[in-house]
Amino acid sequence: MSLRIAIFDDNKNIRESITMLLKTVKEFEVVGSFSHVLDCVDDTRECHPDVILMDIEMPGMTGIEAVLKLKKEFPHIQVLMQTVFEDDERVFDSICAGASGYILKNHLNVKLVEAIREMQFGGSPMSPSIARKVLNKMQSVQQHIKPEQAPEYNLTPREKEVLACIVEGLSYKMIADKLFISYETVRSHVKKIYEKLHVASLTEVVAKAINQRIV
Amino acid sequence: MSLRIAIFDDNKNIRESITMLLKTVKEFEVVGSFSHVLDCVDDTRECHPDVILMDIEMPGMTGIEAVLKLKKEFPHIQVLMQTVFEDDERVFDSICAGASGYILKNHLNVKLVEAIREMQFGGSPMSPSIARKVLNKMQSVQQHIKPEQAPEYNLTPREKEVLACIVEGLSYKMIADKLFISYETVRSHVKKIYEKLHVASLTEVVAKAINQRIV
DNA sequence: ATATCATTCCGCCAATCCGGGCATTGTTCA
DNA sequence: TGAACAATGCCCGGATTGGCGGAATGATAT
Repeated sequence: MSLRIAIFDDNKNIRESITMLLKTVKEFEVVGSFSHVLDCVDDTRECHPDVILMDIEMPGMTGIEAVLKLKKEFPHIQVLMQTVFEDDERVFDSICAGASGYILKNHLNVKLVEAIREMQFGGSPMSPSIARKVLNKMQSVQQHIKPEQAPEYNLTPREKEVLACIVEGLSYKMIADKLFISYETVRSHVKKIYEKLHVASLTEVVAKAINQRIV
Repeated sequence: MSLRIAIFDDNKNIRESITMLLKTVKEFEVVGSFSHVLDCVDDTRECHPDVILMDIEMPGMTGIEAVLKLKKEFPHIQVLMQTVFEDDERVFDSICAGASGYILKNHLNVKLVEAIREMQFGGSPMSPSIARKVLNKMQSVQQHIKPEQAPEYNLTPREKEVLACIVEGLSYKMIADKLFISYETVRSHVKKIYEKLHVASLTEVVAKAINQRIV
């Protein structure tokens, strides 16, 4: 079975040379080639590609916005970003928009076919410098998220349930109804939670629970 | 100039076969080969490698902890993780620990030399499935960070102050003291906050404030 | 100059929460 | 076979919050 590929790039020469290149691979089929992304969703619906090659710099709408729209409409399609730029913003925005790969144009001829194959088999081809950027970003982002590693409060399952209800904003009475226990029992659990979290009011519980993701 | 490489892997056969493989490349030099990471910092200090190949599964200390220690001590050294596992936890933990690359062992022979070279030139070699995981993670993480653009509640400055106090867990009385206003005034502000946030209890206020970063 | 709104303040009553203590049942583990 | 603990339940009294309404000041805007 052949792999259907669509190309979005405002540079005609590039589109043609990519098409040439892809034609040398017999299981690849170029089913669309567009100079702008203004109608990308419609274009894509018509030629229903499996893979889209997307240039970042294009008139009217940027490739990043296009990816966002396309992935929303066709989540199964794999999008490979191609660009001459490698500034962090664009790279991360593309990734967040849903791109499955990101290669620099100077690697294009050499790596393109390989990259497409890799994507096809569940990979995410990235030019080396891009990959490095991504890893670095991951490291810094995680550091902001993780350090909140729960100091471990030894809450029992039931206590966690009650806690969850509290965070939702339920009153003791409502929690009692929801969990099919008495009001007093809820109170007992809450008292335990107070002890374990070293707090003394519902608001502190909620703040602590959310900030430390005990939720 | 040659590239100095150290290997950490509890499997002797693997260490030897990797060493063999690397010897076929003339600019590579294996300067250390260790079966455990208990003394990894000392070992590394002695053989001062440019690149470290690190197995994840090892007795005593996991490769992930080792990376953490090593990068703290020798931030310039590039660490390439090698593993048979590709469960998300380990992958992300390794990355956060400071690994510069992550390849699966079944790709080892074929890709190892290439991966080391890639790292040397500022890349971050990853096996395709790993790269995909990383991108997916980036996407989900960013989504949790970005979309929190406040739905805008038109809180006045004073109301925000009060809100901040509430989130800290202060009672009305404490807030009154802190802001040098009366208890009743605090209550008035809180009432307004309730209206504007469409909630009806302090716990909901705290939850909403934190989750939507109005704090 | 009139309206709007932020900020400050007051009172009342009902609802809810907090802190203390105590009791029962069942499970788990040493 | 006790000890420890989770889970359930109850009572009291005092503290705090929630919902209702009202009001004065000053700034800003129309």
